[in-house]
Amino acid sequence: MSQVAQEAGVSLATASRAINGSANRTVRDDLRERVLAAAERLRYSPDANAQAMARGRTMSLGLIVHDIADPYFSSIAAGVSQAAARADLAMTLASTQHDATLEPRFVELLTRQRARAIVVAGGRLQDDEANERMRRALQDFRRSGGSVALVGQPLLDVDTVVIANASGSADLARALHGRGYRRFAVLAGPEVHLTARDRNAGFSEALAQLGSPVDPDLVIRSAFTRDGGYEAMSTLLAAGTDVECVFAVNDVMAVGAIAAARDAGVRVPDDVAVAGFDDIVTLRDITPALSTVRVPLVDVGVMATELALAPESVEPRLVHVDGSVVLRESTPGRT
Amino acid sequence: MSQVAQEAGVSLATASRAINGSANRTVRDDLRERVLAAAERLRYSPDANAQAMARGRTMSLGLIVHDIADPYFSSIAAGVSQAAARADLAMTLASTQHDATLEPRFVELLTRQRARAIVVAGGRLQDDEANERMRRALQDFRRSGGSVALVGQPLLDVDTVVIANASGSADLARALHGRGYRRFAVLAGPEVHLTARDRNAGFSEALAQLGSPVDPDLVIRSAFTRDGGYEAMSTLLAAGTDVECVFAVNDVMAVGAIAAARDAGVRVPDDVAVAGFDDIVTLRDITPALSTVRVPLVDVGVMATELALAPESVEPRLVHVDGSVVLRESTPGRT
DNA sequence: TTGTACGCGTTATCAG
DNA sequence: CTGATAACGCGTACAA
Repeated sequence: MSQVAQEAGVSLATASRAINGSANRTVRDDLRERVLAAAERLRYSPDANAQAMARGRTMSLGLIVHDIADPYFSSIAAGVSQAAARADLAMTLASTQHDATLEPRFVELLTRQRARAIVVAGGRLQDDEANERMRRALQDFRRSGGSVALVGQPLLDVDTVVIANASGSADLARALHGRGYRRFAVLAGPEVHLTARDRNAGFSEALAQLGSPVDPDLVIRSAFTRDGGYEAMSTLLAAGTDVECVFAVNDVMAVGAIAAARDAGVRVPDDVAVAGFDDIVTLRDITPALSTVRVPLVDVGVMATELALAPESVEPRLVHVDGSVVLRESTPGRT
Repeated sequence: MSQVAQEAGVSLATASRAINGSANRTVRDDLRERVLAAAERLRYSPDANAQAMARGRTMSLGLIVHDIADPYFSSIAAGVSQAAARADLAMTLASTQHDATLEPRFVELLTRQRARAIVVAGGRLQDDEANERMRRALQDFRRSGGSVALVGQPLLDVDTVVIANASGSADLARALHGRGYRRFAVLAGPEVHLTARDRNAGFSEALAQLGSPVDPDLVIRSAFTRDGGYEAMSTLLAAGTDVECVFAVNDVMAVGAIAAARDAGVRVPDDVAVAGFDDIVTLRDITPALSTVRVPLVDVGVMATELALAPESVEPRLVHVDGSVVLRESTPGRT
């Protein structure tokens, strides 16, 4: 930049003000033009790191997800990316590949980068030690001047977008009950996974209230993934129990479950109905069309980003996002 | 950091060397321990921006994609993320939302950030002006010390991972021909989209060589998206032509096409067969299972990253990645 | 092995 | 409105 100043015949200060503006200083038009022309000629590119240091704040935002290849997270990432761009922030993306110990590590990384804000997506686990480590890492980040928003369970004392997992699956349960289903099974995901747990609990409790409690033997645990769904469904079918409707705690698992049914020669929905959760866009065209609970994931990403970027508040804020039941062919009405 | 030095009773230089190592300087063990303890006590966190400035290089890598919510790109992003993490680099993700004018903008952003390297994913368009702008932006970035790798067509004078689109779809054409199909239609995507064009061309040329040329009227143009596939298939079906097999130039379009067929009361594959390209993981469980050309997208992301990070070469390097035909139920053998 | 002092590129303060 | 100069936090020649 000193070269630019020299080329334009002005001081560094003036060049700086001409190029990157300044609070209430202004530059005479002819000088500004000269500087800009010189910058263009020299292909000058301001150094964001130096600006960050001088200004004391960066223009970047961090996003931490479990797995960016998972459509759930990539949808949220799309929302975050969009909102970040609108706020003129670059997005640093960290994907933990489901390794929870990496989460606080990434928070530390973003702390070193002096990111403006961090958005953490992905449900918490029931692991007090891990949560505590994460809480501390986030607190250190905030102490260093950054702000934070979470998508998931409001456990870490920060602003959180809370998806109504329990009430969404309760709504789904009632809708399915309304279609005449009585004997349910649940592909419940991992015991320690709080999102999975909330969805399972909401579903089961609603059914219990309706007088059709889920047989505990028909609550199958497995991974929160497509393969987990496949495996759990296989287990269920192998047991040979007579089930009318299977609820998988997310769409990806539901898809795995449908695949398992097909491979076992069991027809969906004729022999067994299947429902999921999330309404993943990429999966809207599967056959049979999947009944599910729609969660506006892109909006969730946007909201989380806006929450993180909003002026600090003393009390952690909570934003609740409801899901809406979408019934499709995978759970036809029983006649 | 000066506080840490003071707390430990050493100079700034010693503190720096103790904390972040140094080329061939070493620090006495007891001093190092004192410094590290002081750093811990004061919750010291090195400022990556300041380090970047002092060292003259950052620890971050940029990735530019068209749409992070698209499984094609999120798979590549997963690979890039993984390779970047292995190289101890943070990943800055930019999603253009299909706005080509944003691409060079993001390159400029990453230039300002002084990113080590940039990976650009997403096929080029036939738009000389846009390509030229992008080429210039990338050259400026390289002149500023960064390296670049592209996924797509080798048009921008930089290292490129080239996906064998033409030969992959030619292989697919031959395989489908071998299964007895003769009357084909192609959902060809946008005319200016080079990836779409290569796939269409490879497919059509192979068929022509086999003596079953595709009727030009049955090459339908539409967007490179699910909705584009739906629309093109609807058009095709409305025309009422008798087609045995439809090739959509990507899986997402193929899924749209299958949906359109279903909505039109046309059965897949009984009435018409459908094939795609990419073998998107999330779509492996759709019904009927989709015949396609498998592209190892995660690996492509890894390779592009490694290419970008490899020592500079004068000549742009090209890495070719082949796809492999996967025939499934959507294109059964004709008896 | 340790400490001193300068430079990295920019903004902000303060004096002209 | 403009210019000189001191920060910002760190790495590293150079000197001790």
